[in-house]
Amino acid sequence: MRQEVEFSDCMCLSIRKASRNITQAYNEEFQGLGINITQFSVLAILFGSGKQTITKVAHHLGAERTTVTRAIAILEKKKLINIVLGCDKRERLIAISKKGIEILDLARPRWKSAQLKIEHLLTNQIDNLRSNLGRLHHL
Amino acid sequence: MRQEVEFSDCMCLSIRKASRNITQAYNEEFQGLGINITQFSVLAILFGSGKQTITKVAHHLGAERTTVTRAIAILEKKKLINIVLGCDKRERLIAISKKGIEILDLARPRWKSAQLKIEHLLTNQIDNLRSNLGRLHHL
DNA sequence: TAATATTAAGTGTATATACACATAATATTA
DNA sequence: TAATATTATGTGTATATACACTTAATATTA
Repeated sequence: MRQEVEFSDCMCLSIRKASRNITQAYNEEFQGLGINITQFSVLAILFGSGKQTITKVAHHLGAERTTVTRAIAILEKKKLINIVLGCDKRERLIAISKKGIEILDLARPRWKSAQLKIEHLLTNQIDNLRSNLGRLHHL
Repeated sequence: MRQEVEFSDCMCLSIRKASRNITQAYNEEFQGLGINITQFSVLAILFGSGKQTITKVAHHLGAERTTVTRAIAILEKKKLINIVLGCDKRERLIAISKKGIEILDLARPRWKSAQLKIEHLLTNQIDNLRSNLGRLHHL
């Protein structure tokens, strides 16, 4: 009998499904707030690490630069960030705006709530999971 | 001192990053094949579970129906599936085509290779991880 | 049977993601 | 300094994702 491929165990399928589910869980907490978890992530990084280039934000997020470029455009439209040219004229320096900080303040408890839900669901396994997800950066 | 929010531990950020990394790892294995891991998933389900509606494919994948609708359109353009109307005229029944089966055969070892890479990276933890990702369906 | 509810699916829109390519500014080197 | 390489960014395109809304077909019920 030939070797069967166990497609049902596909790690890619599993993690993408989980990623969609988790993203939706966070976004449900963010209902009516005017931002989603993606936008929250960017604002949180700008708040925590200060004014910086798009490339650096992308590094912080572990995301593709051009993905962040599009996210930044959305945040700019919402007036949640300020953008200024750097001394190096190639750079655009992104900073969280006053309005951005206000929304971030409103969003934090919602983020915390979503985070706790996930952690409760993964009781006792959360550190292992984090560690496992962390290892995947080396791919 | 006030309670700090540990944004760096955001599970949503972690899993989405991991999801992107894993997806890219699979897609690298699929280089030059003409399909990506998403398309492979759909073909594998059609091959394994036979002709079925878009809604059922979506359930199998744990994905949003309209997401699958767009994926089906891509597979149709590539002639990797056949679509026929059901007796119930609302339904469109999707089946993998001859060409689809051929590509699926070529893709399987590549999928397996990517799968093994991930599993090696997660040695001893793979079952825990799977179990954890599985729990997230309840969100 | 006629009215109503449910179901299967598509479309519009917004955002997320990736990659190829282009451009301008800066840095390096011959 | 002039030529070349590198860097920061944007844009085009394709696909992935989610949600609201629409339509057509079928099922249910009054």
